[in-house]
Amino acid sequence: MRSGVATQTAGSPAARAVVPDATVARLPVYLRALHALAEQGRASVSSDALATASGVGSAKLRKDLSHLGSYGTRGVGYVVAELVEHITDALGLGERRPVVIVGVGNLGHALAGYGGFDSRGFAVVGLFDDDPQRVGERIGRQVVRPLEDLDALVRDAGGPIGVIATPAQAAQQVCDRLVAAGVTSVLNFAPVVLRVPADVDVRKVDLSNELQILSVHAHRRAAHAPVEVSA
Amino acid sequence: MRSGVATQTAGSPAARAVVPDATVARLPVYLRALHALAEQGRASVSSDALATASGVGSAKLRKDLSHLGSYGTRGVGYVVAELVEHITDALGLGERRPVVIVGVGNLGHALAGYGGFDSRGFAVVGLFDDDPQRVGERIGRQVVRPLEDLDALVRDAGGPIGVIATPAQAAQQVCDRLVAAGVTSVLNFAPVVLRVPADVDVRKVDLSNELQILSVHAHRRAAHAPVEVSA
DNA sequence: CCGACTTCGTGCACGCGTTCACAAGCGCGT
DNA sequence: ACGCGCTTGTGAACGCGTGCACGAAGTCGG
Repeated sequence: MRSGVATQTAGSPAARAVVPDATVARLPVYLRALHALAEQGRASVSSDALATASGVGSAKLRKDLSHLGSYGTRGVGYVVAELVEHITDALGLGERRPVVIVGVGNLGHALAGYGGFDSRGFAVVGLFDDDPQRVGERIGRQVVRPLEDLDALVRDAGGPIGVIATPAQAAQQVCDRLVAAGVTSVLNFAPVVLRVPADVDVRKVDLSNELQILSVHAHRRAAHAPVEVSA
Repeated sequence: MRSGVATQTAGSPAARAVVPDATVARLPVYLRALHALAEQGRASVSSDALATASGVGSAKLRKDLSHLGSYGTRGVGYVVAELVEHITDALGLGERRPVVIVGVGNLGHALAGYGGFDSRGFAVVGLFDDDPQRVGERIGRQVVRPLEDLDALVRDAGGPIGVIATPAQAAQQVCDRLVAAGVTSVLNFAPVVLRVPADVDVRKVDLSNELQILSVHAHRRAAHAPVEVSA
């Protein structure tokens, strides 16, 4: 299936020309804050208010929004609904994006049952595991399938995002299989560095890494300032 | 996050004076690669080999390691065991660091059962949930406790790292409670921006955010290069 | 003992991202 | 209609991180 969406949104050609990665990484945060504001009934927001809600500086937020050809009104702020629309568009979430999850262990199970996907523009279209005991299990509105079905479903879904939640030892093999089937975006929870072709995008989430980074800061704090704050 | 206050000349040697945050974020990756090499029986590694295994450039790796003192041998490389020791030390993982997990839903359950903590220098010392039905449940070698016990255990553990795996609506409240009890490092899985005092360090892991970032790249790829070479 | 090879450590330049500060633009009250 | 205040959008300076390229240092073979 060829992507007809390429020229569909011709309304703002220069807008999506270049959006810095650092900005892209913050857009989801803004989007979430905007959704929260929308549910509170707010119709418009100032950059300062939105920045505070997102935990960033107001100048940074304005520059970020300017990168995607922002529609803000001077003297007033941003129209919430409008901004939601533009960010959603910039994120490529105009239509629901399919996701397949491989590995239905502890983490995969949690991911499959996580409600945040559906409400954020994603649709889990497949769960896979190579353990025959797990195949057939029903999680959410999906049934765990054997790895043999992976190729067909990936092609059928038209380039879904692949989520790897397998043990470390199986991750590379699963990744290769996903890539071979046509996946070009991978979210990896396994604690390994995946080797992929240059045209495949991988993001890694490693729980231990995050804890270790926190540990450094905690250690620094403890070393430099022996907790004798107040008595 | 008081990252700007890095100019302290404490009693510690110059080695741990200043380690850039970007470097700190990569140290766990190196450490994992080193552990893998150690298990393969490798006694020493060149920067190039370790860099490849870690998915970074060799120059970057050498510079990173230089920030925590030069412990490499020219013409040979780094002694694996020695480097593991130094990185572990730099990460403040000389002794096992306690972790408490609040929220034992899907994700919290997965985290509590995750074996990666124990093997990486962390010890889960407490699981908490405010759902009476969950209290008393046994996960791994811990039992789920009520939130009332949180203060006492946090003080007893001596400033553990707090992991928040609650629904979004409860996250801020739980965070406040952790901070009040003395926690200064928080790993947040809830999709909210936590408000904390300046001396508390928060890292956020948001599954939806990661997917949305991937979505952008996938969308760009689809828009720019519809790979349809066949006629 | 010496030369050649290997690999670390690092000075330097480049580019990206962040931050400040201000001019331009818009609405509102008078 | 007109100025006044508020907020956006952005130009410019700053700082950090990255990558290159090379000197320094240590090992191995002759």
